[in-house]
Amino acid sequence: MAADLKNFDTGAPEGRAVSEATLRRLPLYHRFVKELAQIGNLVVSCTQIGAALDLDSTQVRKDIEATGIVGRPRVGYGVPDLIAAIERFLGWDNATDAFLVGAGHLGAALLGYRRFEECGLKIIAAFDTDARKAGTEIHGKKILPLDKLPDLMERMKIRIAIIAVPAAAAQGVADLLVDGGVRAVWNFAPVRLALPQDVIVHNEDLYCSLAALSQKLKLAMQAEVRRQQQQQQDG
Amino acid sequence: MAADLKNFDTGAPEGRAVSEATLRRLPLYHRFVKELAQIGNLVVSCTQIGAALDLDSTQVRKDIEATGIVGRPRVGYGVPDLIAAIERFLGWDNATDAFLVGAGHLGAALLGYRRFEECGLKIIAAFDTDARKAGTEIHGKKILPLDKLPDLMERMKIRIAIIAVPAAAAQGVADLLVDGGVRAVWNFAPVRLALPQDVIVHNEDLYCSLAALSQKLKLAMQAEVRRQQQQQQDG
DNA sequence: TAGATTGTTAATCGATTAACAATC
DNA sequence: TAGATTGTTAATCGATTAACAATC
Repeated sequence: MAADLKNFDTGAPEGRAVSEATLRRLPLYHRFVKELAQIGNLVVSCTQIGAALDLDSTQVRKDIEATGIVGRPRVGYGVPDLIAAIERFLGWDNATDAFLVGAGHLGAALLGYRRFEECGLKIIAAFDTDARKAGTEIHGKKILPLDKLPDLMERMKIRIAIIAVPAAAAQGVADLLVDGGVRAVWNFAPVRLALPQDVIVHNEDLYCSLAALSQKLKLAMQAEVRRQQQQQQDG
Repeated sequence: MAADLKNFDTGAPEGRAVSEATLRRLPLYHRFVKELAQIGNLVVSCTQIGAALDLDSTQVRKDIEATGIVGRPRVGYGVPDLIAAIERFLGWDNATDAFLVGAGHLGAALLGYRRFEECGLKIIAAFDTDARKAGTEIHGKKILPLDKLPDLMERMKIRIAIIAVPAAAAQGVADLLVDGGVRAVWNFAPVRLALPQDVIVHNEDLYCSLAALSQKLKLAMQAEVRRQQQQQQDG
């Protein structure tokens, strides 16, 4: 059991907790710097990253600092070093096996994100209650009946799971996953799951995202109306 | 043109900008309170909402305050009033017609979110470059060839669009949408789009979300290893 | 009335931004 | 050297949390 976990212990000191905002920006830097690597750039500065992503360069530097990498004044960071540092910090340097539950359109879409494997997430199988789907494959990944999940989870020591089932089914799936010893859940169902405190959850609730967009659009439209009314008065 | 926009101008004073965090929590309250409405509850307090969603009741109150609703001490808020206040504040009270671009698995999944219409977003058509998809329907929504988008967008005065195409195609689609006069873009492609400043963008970048989950899992695993090593020393 | 809850103001906390020294 | 950039410390800003008066 301890041997099974040892590859998580890099011995490195970069285990500090860091703000969610920083964690969400690091993949942007990672992506941009990987593009630089492809065109052969060897170094990159925070100024450059900030300009490319329309972010303050000080913020970029603070974020990058969190990965523990040390740069060189006047030069910047080595491109391969920075890529490695971000990957190591995020835990993307060795992929964790994951199960996906729910092989509908959303589940199928998630199976199609090939880069997930480069980002520490290796989906090795998907599950669905629909017996007709069992045995088929999507994007080269096997779809299995849900009742095989408990046994397989135990045997394969799965620690991370993605829930892509309808809202009404999500809690039941979550319970199954908890029984199987899940440690982290990426939940795409629009419900708040009841889970033990030590299980990490990340909710991808599109209604919450939509709210932000909706309100901003509403404000913009109201402002536009006011502008037009002003013009009518003036004209 | 002005007449076309007038339903956005409610005349109400609830046009204040509010933090993204608040905007993302309001849909949770909305969902919970709608459930209460269904079982016939007439009033609800922040304490109750906070307990149900595992949030601080003061925070719930502050968020709800932003909607402009006035509650009654000792009682709480009227359930229908609160639902209406949240919907009005978010602009969910009258749905905006939207186009979806990209009818792959992800696009199909998004067409299946029936509740979007109750949340101010009415997807009226989807577009795809794949000629074989044109003319078909997914979840009752027509799939049209992408080259029809500019004309239709103009004619239907579409202001909001969802991008669900591969990363490489996203900027091209975005340009097309901007030409068509788009005001808000919900971008599911993992790229940062170059858009005019006055176009509202909301990026649903799963790699950014994954980073947060990955790092938390990594930290939890490291902590577990340390615990086990400690136990071995002790034992 | 007593007590729960809202509304509002103040305190705390943390993230972002600014300033500046160190370095190559 | 001059100047750009990192590393680090301080200032600012805003969100969360706490405190408390008002109210029914």
